[in-house]
Amino acid sequence: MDKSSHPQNDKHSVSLAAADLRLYDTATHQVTPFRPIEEGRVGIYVCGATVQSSPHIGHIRTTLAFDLIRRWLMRLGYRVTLVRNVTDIDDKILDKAAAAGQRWWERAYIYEREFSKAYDALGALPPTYEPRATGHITDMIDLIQRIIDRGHAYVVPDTQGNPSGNVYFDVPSWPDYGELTHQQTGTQAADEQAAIADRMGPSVDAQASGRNDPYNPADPTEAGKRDPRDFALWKAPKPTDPPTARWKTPFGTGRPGWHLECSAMSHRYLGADFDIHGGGLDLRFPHHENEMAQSHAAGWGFAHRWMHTAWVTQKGEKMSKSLGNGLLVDQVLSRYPAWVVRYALIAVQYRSMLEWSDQTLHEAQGAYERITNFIQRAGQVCGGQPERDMVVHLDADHLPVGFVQAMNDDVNVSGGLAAIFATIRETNAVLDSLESAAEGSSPESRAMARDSLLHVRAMLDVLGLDPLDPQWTMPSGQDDRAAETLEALVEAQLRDREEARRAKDFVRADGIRANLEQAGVTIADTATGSTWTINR
RNA sequence: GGUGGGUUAGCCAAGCGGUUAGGCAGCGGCCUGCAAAGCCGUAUAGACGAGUUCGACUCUCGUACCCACCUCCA
Repeated sequence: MDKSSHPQNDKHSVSLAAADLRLYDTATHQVTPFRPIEEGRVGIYVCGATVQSSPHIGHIRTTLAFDLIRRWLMRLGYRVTLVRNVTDIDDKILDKAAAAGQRWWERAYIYEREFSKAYDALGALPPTYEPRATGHITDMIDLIQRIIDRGHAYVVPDTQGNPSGNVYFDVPSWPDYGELTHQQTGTQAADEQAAIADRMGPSVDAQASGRNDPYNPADPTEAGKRDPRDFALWKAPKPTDPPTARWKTPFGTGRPGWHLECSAMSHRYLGADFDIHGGGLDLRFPHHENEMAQSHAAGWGFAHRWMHTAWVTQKGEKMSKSLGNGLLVDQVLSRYPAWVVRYALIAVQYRSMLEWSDQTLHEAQGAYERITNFIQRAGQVCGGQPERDMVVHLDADHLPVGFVQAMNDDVNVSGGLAAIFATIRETNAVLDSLESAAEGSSPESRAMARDSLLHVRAMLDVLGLDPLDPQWTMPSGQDDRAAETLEALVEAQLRDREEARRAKDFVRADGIRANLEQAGVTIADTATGSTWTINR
């Protein structure tokens, strides 16, 4: 990392709790203490989307998992640099764009925007940098040259003996290959075994696409590979590749290999060594194994820790496009508020499979109501909400211990939520007593409730779920004046109902309540008066 | 076949070698004009077999079943 651009003289302090953070590392299969390379700073590279079609909730789960890790690191006092790339050129984009009559960059940009919209809607903080593969061709060329110079890659010549555009990583030259996943592939024995596995039972994806998958063709350009395990750093164009998808390089004309992109971009923004490399579980092999090999072969330390997120499943099986269409982000968001969807997607630790069903959403909806009821009630009893600034800046050392311990234990969200609900339950009991007690009779209890309210909102904010975060309270397109009008109308109804209740005219009172309910406004009577919320 | 992950009550999901996880749903109370919200109490666990131990859901070994990666994949 370029130290000159990161002056160390700022008085930014890391919390004491940061010393107890433990995270899993895919490479060692262990949860180990986290120590950043550079004191007070953390660099994270997460593999982003290949923007070839619309995002589904599985994509977003991974994004939110790393958003959570990032938010916790920030709460611990770290300055976090999070890089999430966009793969905006690859076989599928080229082929699907051609099939749809689009230019390939047009298609890539359409879906890049869809992903961005989904990330924003679900409250993922924008990455520090969001590089596109096509913007880093020169970095890739430099990296390839570096690997060639070190004797770990080779250019395949064409029939005239000129560079063909195909450059492969020379796996046999790199004895450490396999250090991330220990998978053997491409060897004769492994090929035979894979063939056996194929016969025994193809995967869902394989069933869906069949053996003639146009996006996974048997690649004729692979001639010239010296070893079956060798993988492409740079690819000669296929005859169908448009002229705009070809770049001239010293190794011939072509386009980047997928694995190489991430090695080049992570180095550009995070340097030769960085703290965490993340992505979905399916990227471990071959993508991350290959990244690791080529970056190490380039002489870089590369990622010091690997973290991978598990699947969103339905009935126990990995979500994929072939399973149905109810899982696109847009479709889920048309049925449930974004807060609820975010909750559902982060309520389980990132390494656990997340079973997605109506009950998942139903429970998340229930959590929303319990949490917002508490926040509203506590605010009412305590004479107002804490400033959002206080919520955001309450550091980890001032959060409830159970929450901190859970989050420090490899981001155990379930434990963190348990701590939140425990605080809510305890404080609700205090609120019960405060509401029934005489005014000003329990200053200690009131102070306790006020602290708890702040704690609950701060813990929720770590999860990106403070309901009073402008992210959730100011949905795009909401009209302030319409809201004022609505408030005036509802308040008038409530005054009528209160009058009826005093007169013991419960038929009229309940009628007003029923009408409001039908209009989507739920009434709750408390000791201090009736409150209302809009239920969507 | 290789490499990993998993199996906890009706459902989702944690920690822990002996002492309440938490949530949803259920049951019984309290509160309330009635609701809602909230609080209190409460039942149902640890795939199967063996071993270690005073004691195992938690450690060890084995068995069964499930899932994923090994091909583009979050």
